[in-house]
Amino acid sequence: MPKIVDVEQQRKEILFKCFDLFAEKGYANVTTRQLCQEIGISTGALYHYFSSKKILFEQLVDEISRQDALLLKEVVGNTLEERIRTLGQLLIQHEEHFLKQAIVWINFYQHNDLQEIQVNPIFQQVDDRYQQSMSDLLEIEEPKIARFIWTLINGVLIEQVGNAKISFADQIDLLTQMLIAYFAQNKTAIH
Amino acid sequence: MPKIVDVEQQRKEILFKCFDLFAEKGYANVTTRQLCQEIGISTGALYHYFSSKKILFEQLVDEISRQDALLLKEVVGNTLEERIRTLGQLLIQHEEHFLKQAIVWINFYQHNDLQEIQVNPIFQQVDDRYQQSMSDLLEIEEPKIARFIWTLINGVLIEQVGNAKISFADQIDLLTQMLIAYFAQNKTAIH
Amino acid sequence: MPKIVDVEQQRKEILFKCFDLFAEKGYANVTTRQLCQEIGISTGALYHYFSSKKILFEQLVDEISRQDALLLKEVVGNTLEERIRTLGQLLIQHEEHFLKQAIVWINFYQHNDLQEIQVNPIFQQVDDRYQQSMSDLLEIEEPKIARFIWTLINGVLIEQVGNAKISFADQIDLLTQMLIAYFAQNKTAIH
Amino acid sequence: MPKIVDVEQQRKEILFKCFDLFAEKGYANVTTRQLCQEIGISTGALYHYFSSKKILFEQLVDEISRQDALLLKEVVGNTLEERIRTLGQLLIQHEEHFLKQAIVWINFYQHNDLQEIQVNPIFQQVDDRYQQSMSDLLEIEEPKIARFIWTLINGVLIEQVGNAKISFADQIDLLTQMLIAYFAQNKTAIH
DNA sequence: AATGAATGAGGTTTCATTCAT
DNA sequence: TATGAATGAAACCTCATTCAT
Repeated sequence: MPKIVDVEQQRKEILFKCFDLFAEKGYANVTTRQLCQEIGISTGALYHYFSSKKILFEQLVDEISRQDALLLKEVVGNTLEERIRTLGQLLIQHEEHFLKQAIVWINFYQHNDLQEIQVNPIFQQVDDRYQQSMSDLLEIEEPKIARFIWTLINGVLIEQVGNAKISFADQIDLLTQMLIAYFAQNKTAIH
Repeated sequence: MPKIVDVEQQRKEILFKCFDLFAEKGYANVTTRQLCQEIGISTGALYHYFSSKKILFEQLVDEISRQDALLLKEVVGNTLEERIRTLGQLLIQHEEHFLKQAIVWINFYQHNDLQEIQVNPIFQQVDDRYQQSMSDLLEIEEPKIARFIWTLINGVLIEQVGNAKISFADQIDLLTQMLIAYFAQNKTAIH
Repeated sequence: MPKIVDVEQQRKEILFKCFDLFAEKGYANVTTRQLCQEIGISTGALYHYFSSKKILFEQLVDEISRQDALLLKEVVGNTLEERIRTLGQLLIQHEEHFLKQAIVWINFYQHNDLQEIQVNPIFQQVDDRYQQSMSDLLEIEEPKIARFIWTLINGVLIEQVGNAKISFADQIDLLTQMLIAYFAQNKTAIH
Repeated sequence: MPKIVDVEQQRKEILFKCFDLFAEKGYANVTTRQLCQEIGISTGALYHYFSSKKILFEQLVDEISRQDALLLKEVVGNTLEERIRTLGQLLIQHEEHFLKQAIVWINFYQHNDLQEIQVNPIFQQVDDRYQQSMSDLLEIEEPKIARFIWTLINGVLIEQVGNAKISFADQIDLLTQMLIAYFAQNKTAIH
């Protein structure tokens, strides 16, 4: 028998440690050596789990999006307005996490050639997962609207990344109000 | 004496050619060699005009933001609603340009260490310029709101980058409606 | 006690599977991991049987040369000419095997530092074995001649490796004729 | 104007220095770092001239084969027998060079996947060049025969590489005799 | 005897930048 | 001014081998 290691567990732990590093410095600015050093494994071990830095990164994005989907499931509420407010609170509560997610997501855009990204199945899958989460939690059937809301949230997140002029909470509050105002005027879109 | 004009002219032409390249492939994925080859100058010449790739990039972002400020000045209208609609039309009309601007802006985020960016004077300056443009054209005095709108626009732009699931025009339309709904409910913010 | 047989058996089976792999891709282009995967054993097991990739390789070359010696013993004939023709037929009959042997032999040359190979006892032993085979089967006492013939055969084999411009059979036929012509003129060398 | 360098000249000088190194240690056993150090250039410079180690190697093989073709042009003689003897003398005279060529040629076989080599245009070109040289200098019209002779010569060269049991001169002498004996019996093949 | 996760030195290659001309 | 050959640190990755289990 080999060394007793829960491979899947180890894989995820590496991923989570990378999440922090990539979010802090950016994918391109973290070398595999640094990665290994900070994680506390050898380069060989890293490549034992992930066949390339790029693959590791894709699996990271995938993993995080799954986590996010679970997190977002916590949003509940009887009315759309309530659910929007709860979503806002959730985002603020997990500000750090969602900020990191946004950075990593942007890194993902950047690293792949922009033509390449559109045919990347991981990208599509993750992208759909976020849209689905929004549809589910807000109970919005119109996919355009669900996607649009996630677009706006991402905009706010990205704005925060390099920029502390307005607090995240303030921007999310504004967004919440705006969404509520919009849906108040467009009852047909509401369930 | 007249040479100075040529130098400045040449500098800007290089910048504009780089704009396209960076927008297409991303800052990190374009080497100086490629850059020079596409532009049609030698590496030596490039370094004559710009002391480093990073400096070139910063000047590019600066230059584009100045252009954008001019473009955005074209937005006029008697009421806030009218101005918002005109802004939407302007963005759709210059879709390609604003998309490229968004990509380059994201590249800027990415390239700099995230701590570093907050102390980068060019970044601050450009960032303020966009906020100012929004304040001016929409005639919104509350800087938070002005900045917030630009944040949302950037969110929509970035969403478009690697992703053609909803057309830019559709997303901008939604944003326009949302903003109008919001301001209709918050008259105090309007002039 | 009976285990010893199994071990030896297993050792040889590994060797034969490696023969195919090395012949197909070349020693340097097959990693131990690939080797183990194709063979269906773990790296640990491989290192249980062979203390290094190099040792495995040497033992492979040794094993194959023993096999070849047995194969070549089948050549018989009353006259030198007859024996030469029979040798030619044997080579053509076992074309694939001898081709693989030639590739592996070349790999052996390549892998060792060229100075190192001359002091490698396995190399010397195998080399002598082929020479001896030629001496025996053709009943040529002059070692120079025996060795020379094997040299030419190897030349033909190697030529075949990456190159299908002339069929192996054609080249062996030519060689056969040439040898017969030569010995017809040099009766003293014949028995 | 750039540093004044005869690029083509420099390219060839690098190639010739590599020839010695590869012949001495084998392609796989020379690292690019070693290569650069021995040549006296930086890794960057090497990659300025050759886009990869493999490409460098292919161009080396190509260049050497061109050289060889020129060398082999020196063989002249009124009869086929005379030309064969002169060829033998030339080979012995340039023993070191042809040995190195043989090593490099074998390295070339080894480095490429064996399937790959058959579609490598450089390989085909070089291969044909040697065959053409043999056709030309011996004035043999039958391509099979010309190729076959080069095959045998290569066999002798390769035998020499790791193996000093018979001198090169002796083996070449034997080959010369054998060829003469063969052609004496097959007048139709002679011009 | 067997497993396969882990090691880490070292390989090839890249690329912003410099500098002789 | 302009050229492009040259630099070299550092990037990603490989792979024979080890060793805890």
